[in-house]
Amino acid sequence: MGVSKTELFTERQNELASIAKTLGHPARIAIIEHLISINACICNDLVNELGLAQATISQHLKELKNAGIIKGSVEGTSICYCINPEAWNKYRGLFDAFFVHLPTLKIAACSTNCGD
Amino acid sequence: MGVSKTELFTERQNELASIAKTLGHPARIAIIEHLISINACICNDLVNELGLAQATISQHLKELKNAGIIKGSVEGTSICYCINPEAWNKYRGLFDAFFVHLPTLKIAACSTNCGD
DNA sequence: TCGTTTCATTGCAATATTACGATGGTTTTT
DNA sequence: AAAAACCATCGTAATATTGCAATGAAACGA
Repeated sequence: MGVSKTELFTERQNELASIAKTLGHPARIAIIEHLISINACICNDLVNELGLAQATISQHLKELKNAGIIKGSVEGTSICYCINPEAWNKYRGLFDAFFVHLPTLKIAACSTNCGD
Repeated sequence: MGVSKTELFTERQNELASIAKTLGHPARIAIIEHLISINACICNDLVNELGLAQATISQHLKELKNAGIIKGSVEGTSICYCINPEAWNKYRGLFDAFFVHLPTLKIAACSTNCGD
C-alpha cells in the first residue's frame, strides 16, 4: 500500500531506517558532501553545482532539514545551510552501532551454515 | 517523475545512496539484525518473527539479496539466509568514509557561519 | 505418487517519491 | 516605490514502493 508498518518494529529500527531513507538519494548525498567540502553554508550554489531545478533542490533541502541533518539561517536575501553536528554525530553513532556487528567468529559460522 | 537523475552524480554517490535506500525500511533493518543475532541463516522464521506476510518478507529479502547484503542457499525445502560479509564490510567502509567528515574545526566554522 | 512444506512470483490497490514549472513571499538594491 | 534576487510552496505528471492474496515451483516425507 506504499506505507510502512512502523508499529511492528522498535523505535531505534524505525529511526535508523528513517535516516537511511533520507540518505537514500544521490542528490541528498551530494548536497551534504558539498556542504561539508565548502566548510560553510550554501544556498543557490547547489542549484548550479548539481544539475537540478531550484524547486527540486529546495525539496531535498527540506527533507534533510526535517531529518535534522542540516540547518539553515536567513542571511540577507539568501538562506545559509550547514550541517547540524549534533544530529550528524547521533546518526553516525546509529550507523556505527549497526555496522559494528558481525565479528570474525560469526562470519565463519555464517559461511559454514550457508554453504557456498 | 519518481525516477532519480543518477547521471548527475558520481558512481560512489549513487552507490552510497543505493545502499542507504536499501537500509531505508525498518523491516529490512529488522531482518538484517535478526540474521545477525541468530548468528546463522533463517528463512520462514522471519515471517513469524516480524508481523509481515510471507510475500512481503520474500520481497524484502529479494531487495537485500539484490544489494548483496545477504545471500541464500537451498537447504532442503527451505532457504538459508545469512549476511554476506564482503558486501557488509564494503558498505560499512562507505558509510564510515561518509560520516568521518566534519572534524571539530569544521564544526566551529559552520556554527559561526550559520549563526544560531 | 501424492500431499506437505517452503519460498518466489504475479497481480493488484494504496500510497510515496521525484522532478519541474509556476507562483508568491521576503529581503536587498536601485 | 519598483525591480531584482533568492527561496519555499503548490500543483501536476511519471514512476516507485509497500503490502498482501493467490498462484506456482521445488524438495521432502508418507
